[in-house]
Amino acid sequence: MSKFANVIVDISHEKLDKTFQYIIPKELENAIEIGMQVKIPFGPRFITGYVIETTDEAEYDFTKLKPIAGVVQDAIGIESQLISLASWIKRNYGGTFNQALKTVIPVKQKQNHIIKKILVLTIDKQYALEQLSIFEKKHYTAKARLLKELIEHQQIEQTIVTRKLNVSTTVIKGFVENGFIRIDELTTYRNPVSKLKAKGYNLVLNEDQQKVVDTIQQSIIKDIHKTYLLKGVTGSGKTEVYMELIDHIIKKGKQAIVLIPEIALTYQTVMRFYNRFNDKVSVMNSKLSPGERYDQFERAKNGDISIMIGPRSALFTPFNNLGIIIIDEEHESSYKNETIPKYHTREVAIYRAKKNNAVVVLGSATPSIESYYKAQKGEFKLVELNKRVAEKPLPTCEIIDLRQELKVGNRSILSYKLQYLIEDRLRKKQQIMLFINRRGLAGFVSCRSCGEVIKCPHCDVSLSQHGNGKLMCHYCGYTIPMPRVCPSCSSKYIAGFRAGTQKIEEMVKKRFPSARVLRMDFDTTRRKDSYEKILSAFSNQEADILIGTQMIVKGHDFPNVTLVGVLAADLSLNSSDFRGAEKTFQLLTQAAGRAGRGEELGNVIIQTYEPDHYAVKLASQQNYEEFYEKEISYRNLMRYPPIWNMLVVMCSSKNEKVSEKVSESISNILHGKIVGMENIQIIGPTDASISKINDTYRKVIYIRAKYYDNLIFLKDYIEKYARDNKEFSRAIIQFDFNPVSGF
DNA sequence: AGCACGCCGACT
DNA sequence: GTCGGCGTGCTC
Repeated sequence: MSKFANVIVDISHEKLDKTFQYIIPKELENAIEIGMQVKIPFGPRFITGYVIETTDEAEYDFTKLKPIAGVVQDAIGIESQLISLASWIKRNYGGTFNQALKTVIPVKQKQNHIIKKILVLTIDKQYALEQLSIFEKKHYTAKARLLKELIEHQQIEQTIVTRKLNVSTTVIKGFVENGFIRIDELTTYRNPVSKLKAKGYNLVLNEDQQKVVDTIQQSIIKDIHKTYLLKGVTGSGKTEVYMELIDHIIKKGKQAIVLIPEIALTYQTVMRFYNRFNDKVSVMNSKLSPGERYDQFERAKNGDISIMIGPRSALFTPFNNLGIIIIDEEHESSYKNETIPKYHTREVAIYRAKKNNAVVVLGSATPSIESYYKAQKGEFKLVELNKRVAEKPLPTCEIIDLRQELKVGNRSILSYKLQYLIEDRLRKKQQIMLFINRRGLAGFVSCRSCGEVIKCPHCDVSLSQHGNGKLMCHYCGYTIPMPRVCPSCSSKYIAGFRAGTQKIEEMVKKRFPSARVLRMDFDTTRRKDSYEKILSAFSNQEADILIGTQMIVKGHDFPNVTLVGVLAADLSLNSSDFRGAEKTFQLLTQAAGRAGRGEELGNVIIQTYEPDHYAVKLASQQNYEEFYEKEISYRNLMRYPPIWNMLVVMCSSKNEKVSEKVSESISNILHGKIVGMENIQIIGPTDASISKINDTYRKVIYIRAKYYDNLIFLKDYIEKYARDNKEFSRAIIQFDFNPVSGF
């Protein structure tokens, strides 16, 4: 039993955004748990706070510590649940407590924007003027300032009073006591989907779907926590299954969270849920203002809604009787948080569900290797939907060897076969999607004379060519006009190398002048709603060809698309990323799934320099199981996740020497620490794959271990060491467990 | 956030 | 001197 408790004070103010330590009295020793609400002495008074951590050592001057006064009994509320979730996140993924708390309760710091305190004058003008003259006579300057303003405006926001008028709360309190003013609190709620009109629905599940529902139903009926992996080919009707399960959950008086990658969170998707569940549904996305987000969470807490749909962060919706968490497209890398704490949504969801006896359903056509591995081991239960709804056949898929194309003299980015098929589809008035992998295709600029590549002065990456003749850094936004001559050798033979989406658009337009072409990438979707606009334009057949990156292959149905071309399939294969093959396989499978969603049969062309790579080959055959077998044996051989676990320790500093020194000493400390430990391995330090971003130098150390707990142990040790040793304070140390990208 | 402390101008 | 407004800083 721990002796001390770290408590966060239950007041929403930035100044109090830290923990205070208290002694746990003997009689409460067994009662104190993380997340629990407690009564504590705070200065001269008593307030309530939340226990976020318990320790055995005092981290503060022991003589100044006070004991916890008592626990607030009925407080197993949602706040407590979320705080203990934050605690778990901190433990498993590193970072500070505040960082963990902020990811779980994004509400706290923004609260004052929503609850507006308004001071209203409650005495008549005559009396007010009398008082004003008294204050002025007595030189009560602050009181006079405030009263004068109130006479003029009748009511003023408290923040304006304290900031602009420079009147402290002491004065305001005095006014309230004298009965001069009243404080009104203003709260506003908005529902982002309320504008939509529900159309109703009619739905009959097919046999396969019903079977899946029945299986998962068993856990729902018994209220037992279990994780299901729903593997369903594209177009097999996973969403209908989700909705049926949610329906059961709601009928039990419980709530549901549906997680969807931001990129697939479109109007159509939301509408499907809205049609069925009406205003029980709410949606979150990154476009909501912090205030609107807060509103949505408030509504969830009050029981106004029962279903929350959204990306990653919707997982923390404060439902207090959560029954199911659905993670659609569970293999998506966006489920990994890219800022500290670098948690994985899937893992946190499973933990939260376990605490609530809730069911988790992971859905994907191409499950992550992690999840499928767990399903194989029996940790998850695998359920499958193998047939496309209405029994539509899968498209035929052909691999084109680009080396062969070059041999027969085709220097175009489009193979002869693809060109032929495009012509054919244009003639038939059917639509075409051309997909390129952005990675490595950003279109950097180099000199053909001396080979110089134009790089960002702040980051260790090359600049990319953008529209209107500019070069831009994708990491820090640094932009320069396209130089006319090589900055190194002054040669004028300087040009963009390889093709980005823009370049391909130009080439396609040149080759097929009559075709109407739409392009979708980072540039064209920057404006709000433009993403939906482009997709709906294409879906209304206002264009024949859609060219784009990743984003065009994620979950959109275009029935008239009968040809999908993948222009360079292997670009994500040759990165340092151990997940390269997995990502390639997933992307190709998804892209292929876009063809032939309507009446007509579809064709898929995959162009590649590595036609024999198993990821490319098996994706073209839509053979997930064999891909999994190959991939898992590779991971096993290399001791990569999910067989072993991996921790990346990144050490960064504006000063290159500091990052080198600190990473060296961390490595040394680690080596000392693992003596006698088995199944563990330390690699590095080395440069991160991007060794400099925004003038910050980045070094990494990789630790591979069979057991996750060993990695947590090492993380805790480094964190503690960094706190206790000044030499480390000049560098930033962060952790990434089982990374998904960019290390 | 809310409370005590202490500074400084105004007055018995 | 002392009374009281008003800003400041601290709370384990």
